[in-house]
Amino acid sequence: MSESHSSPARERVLQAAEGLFSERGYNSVTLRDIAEVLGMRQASLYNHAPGGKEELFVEVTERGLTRHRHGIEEAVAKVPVNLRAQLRAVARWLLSQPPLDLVRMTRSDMPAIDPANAYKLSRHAYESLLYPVEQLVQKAYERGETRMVSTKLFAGTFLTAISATFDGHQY
Amino acid sequence: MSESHSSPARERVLQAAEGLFSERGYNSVTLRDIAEVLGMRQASLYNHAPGGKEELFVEVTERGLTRHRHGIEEAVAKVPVNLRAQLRAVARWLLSQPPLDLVRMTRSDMPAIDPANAYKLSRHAYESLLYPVEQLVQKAYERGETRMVSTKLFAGTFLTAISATFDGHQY
DNA sequence: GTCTATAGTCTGATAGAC
DNA sequence: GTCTATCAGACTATAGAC
Repeated sequence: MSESHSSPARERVLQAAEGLFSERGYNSVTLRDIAEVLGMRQASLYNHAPGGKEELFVEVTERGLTRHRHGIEEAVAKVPVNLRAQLRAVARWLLSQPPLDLVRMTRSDMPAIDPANAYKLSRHAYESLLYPVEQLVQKAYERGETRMVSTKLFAGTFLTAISATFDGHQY
Repeated sequence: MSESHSSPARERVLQAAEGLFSERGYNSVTLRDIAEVLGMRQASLYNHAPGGKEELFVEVTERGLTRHRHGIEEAVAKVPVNLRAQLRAVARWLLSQPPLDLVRMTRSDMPAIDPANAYKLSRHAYESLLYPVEQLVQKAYERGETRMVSTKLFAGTFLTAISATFDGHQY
């Protein structure tokens, strides 16, 4: 387990790291990139993240996943018990957050880190994102609202599609 | 422009490179990774890809995009003039190919390469993937089949969602 | 066309001054 | 808590033997 008491300075480091990692992925972000955003030198990061790059990545990724879990729960709670309304609420939440790329995480980030960390993060991503969406669909099916078959497939494509509302239109 | 005459050996290199790059992205694949798949040494790759890593990445990415353009055209041509059938055909084609990750390409791969190459590839991706799907939706709208508004948004989320049919279920 | 060897660069991480 | 300095390792790329 890592540092629990967050100084404001440490908090800035975590936010900068999360922004860059979630945008470009583990291998495409260097500690110098993060330090540059903060206007400090790479070595200074070790005061706030003594565990180094991988531990920093794991920590901010877990933080982000936990935040998503709560954000989704609250967003759904504020809305009528209706699949379309619930999915809209989840989409709104996701779009209000730093970009999420489950596909890149699975295919590119996870293979680059320690397998034990990869397992932990994958599991966390399932519990915080995929499972909650699956449950919405499953419950809607039980209410007779939908004829959906594969809740797993739907949750994956839904989350991916939403998070990909595609900033990239500079063609 | 790069080599046009493809020896069988060169073709093996291109296929190995495309497989790895499309799976993990530009920064997460080293020339040693590619060489290892082929059972050769990193330096030997330069016989078949004298331009180095970035030129190799650009070349195989363009090849893949061109192949997608033709694959989509042919898949759509074999199917009734009907949006649902056409999209199903596109989805089938995409799922038969090496994984495509437009989001990772835009956010992670493009910033890592020469801006001129990034522009060229982004443009190519639009012409080969996004535009064709946009056109399908646009034509369907003109036939009165759908009430869709933003064809651009739909094309992006559709392509991303399909390509993300999520191998990653090892939770 | 493959190899070994190596130059030059970048990256993560550590040590120590202030 | 930030800096400079530095190291070891990995990377791309080149040179040259076979």
